[in-house]
Amino acid sequence: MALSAHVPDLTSLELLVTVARVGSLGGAGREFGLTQQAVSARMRSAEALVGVRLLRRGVRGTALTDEGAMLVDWARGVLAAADELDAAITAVRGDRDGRLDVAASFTVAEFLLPGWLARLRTELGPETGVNLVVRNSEQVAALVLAGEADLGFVEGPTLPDGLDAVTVATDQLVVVVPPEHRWARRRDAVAAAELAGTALVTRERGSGTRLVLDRALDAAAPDTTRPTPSLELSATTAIRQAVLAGAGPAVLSTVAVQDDIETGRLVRVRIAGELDLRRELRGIWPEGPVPAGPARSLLRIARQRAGRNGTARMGSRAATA
Amino acid sequence: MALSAHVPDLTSLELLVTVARVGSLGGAGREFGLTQQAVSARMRSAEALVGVRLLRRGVRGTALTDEGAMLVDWARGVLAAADELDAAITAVRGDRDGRLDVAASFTVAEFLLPGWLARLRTELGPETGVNLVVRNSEQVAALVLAGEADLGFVEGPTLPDGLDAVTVATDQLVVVVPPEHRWARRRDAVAAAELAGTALVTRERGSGTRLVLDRALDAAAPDTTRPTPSLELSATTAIRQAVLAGAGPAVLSTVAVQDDIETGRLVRVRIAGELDLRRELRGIWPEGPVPAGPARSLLRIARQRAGRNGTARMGSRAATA
DNA sequence: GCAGCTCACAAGCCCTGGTTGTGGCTCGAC
DNA sequence: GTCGAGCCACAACCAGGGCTTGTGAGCTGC
Repeated sequence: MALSAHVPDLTSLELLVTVARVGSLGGAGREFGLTQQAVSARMRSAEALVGVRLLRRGVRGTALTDEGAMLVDWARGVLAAADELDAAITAVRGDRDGRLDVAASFTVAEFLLPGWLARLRTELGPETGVNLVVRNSEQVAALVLAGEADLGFVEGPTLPDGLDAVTVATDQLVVVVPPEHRWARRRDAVAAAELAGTALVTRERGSGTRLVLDRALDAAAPDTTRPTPSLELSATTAIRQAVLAGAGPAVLSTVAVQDDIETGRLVRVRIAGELDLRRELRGIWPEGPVPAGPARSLLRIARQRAGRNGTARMGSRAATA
Repeated sequence: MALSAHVPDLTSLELLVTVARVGSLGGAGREFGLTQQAVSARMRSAEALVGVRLLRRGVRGTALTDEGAMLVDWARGVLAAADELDAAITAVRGDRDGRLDVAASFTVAEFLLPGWLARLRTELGPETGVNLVVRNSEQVAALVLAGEADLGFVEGPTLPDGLDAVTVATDQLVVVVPPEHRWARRRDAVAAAELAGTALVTRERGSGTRLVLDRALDAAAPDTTRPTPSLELSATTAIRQAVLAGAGPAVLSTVAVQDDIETGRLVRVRIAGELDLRRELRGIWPEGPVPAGPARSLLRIARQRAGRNGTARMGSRAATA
């Protein structure tokens, strides 16, 4: 990471995009509740920061230079990500007495939901209050059953009675180790029984990830005694870091480690035999008709986007360590 | 767009991610060249901004809360985008006497190259100076031929002699109009001849987009007299905005307008008959062996990522107008 | 020629975000 | 038990960024 000192802050980027759209500094300022002078100064310092002339100031207004046009497009990408973050924050705050209460498992909340929420917001307008609660799949199901959430998103094969569900995406779990681990060098696949007999870093019981893992191992290596996990953590990120620190192999969602695999910080271990580590991400609601209103919109968005954008977006996430 | 006031600035996000990784405020501060107090204050104000407790401060260090873990993941997405922007800025600055001179067409530069450059940088380290020049396809080819660029990226079917090329991705052009346009309401497809006979907002001659369009129309409707374009602009963004403002239909890359189509700001018009508006995005270099060194790395990255990430990333771009 | 729009320059003010200095707390070593 | 080394928080101080208001200059069009 370590952003160089040439990247303007979010406000300046937003302002730049607005100037590009409106076509004048003063006009952009008016939209932002700023004076023309303030905008002018900000743009000037942004240009100084970037080191390239971005705007062609004329007496008729201000237009982008070629480089400016490029930058604006790139900036839009940053702002889009920030917008997702914003949607997520608003949901987590849950201040505006939200009409829509959503509960989601960690995996969904971490990697998919922000995009859905951002989209929901552009569709329904910013007034649509969404309250988001993040729990493991089991607890999410309980919340929806208890009526404390209108809509839930869970992973894993089982569901308590009293819930209806629709699959919104499919996720794949993979086994990863740090490059120093002996499995990283193996050219042959690791046997399912060997994996089953190894102490792993895992999510806690009750999480969808853990359940899928346990079932797959039970099915593929029923005779192997499973050791106790070397660590049980409740956050994907924490597991990822424990693995990076050498705590042992872990089984994680592809989307969570894709970038680490690409950059070589983690190595994906092939497993012999048919170990089914796919799992479905599902939207759930109390038994009965598909919910109406914003809940229905969110469900639709989830189904539309999950397949197309879900995993792909993750690929563009940058390095951390 | 219009980011709400709950989003911390990039530095705070970066700091938050670092705190999460390092596990202590002071430790993160050391990495940043800041005092523990400064980090503490920043995190406190970030929490106030977000409205949610993000960190669990203990005497042994500082760990993330559940909400914090979510936010950090989302923040990573923002930082990844910022990192791409950063890579692009560095390339456009072209200050550090770059060993690698790249020329790219607008389409490639706008939508694909930042990701490639960011990736290149994580692979080769930040010292790899890249100089980026953005021109239309014709000019890019000329630059590479003249030896002024080591590597070029162009779209469109033709190439001057003396260049070798490899296809890195395929792009699709689409016809778009604003929702008010009469074509937007048509349920039947527009005939190729009708499109050919309509004044469009287009890129200038010499651009790959324009060339593909002209050829496709000539092939599909050879007898139709083509009117002069209603506008000729050199930037995709400018065309997009002209169309939004009602200047007429335009033919643009899918990736450039995908989000507008999703949100309904623009409507995609179906064209009858076989109008082939696909085009290949190609990496080019002076005739001879595939270039070595960083140029080779960039080519590889482009081929790896283009198919997978290229268009998908665009889908997550947020609204503008 | 004036109204209306554009942008730029200058002076002043406030508050953000950094610093140093200090203190409280807990853990681990001796 | 005591001391040192971490960790964090609170307080006072200082500099500079970023905003405002006030002003001027240039082009366009009625």
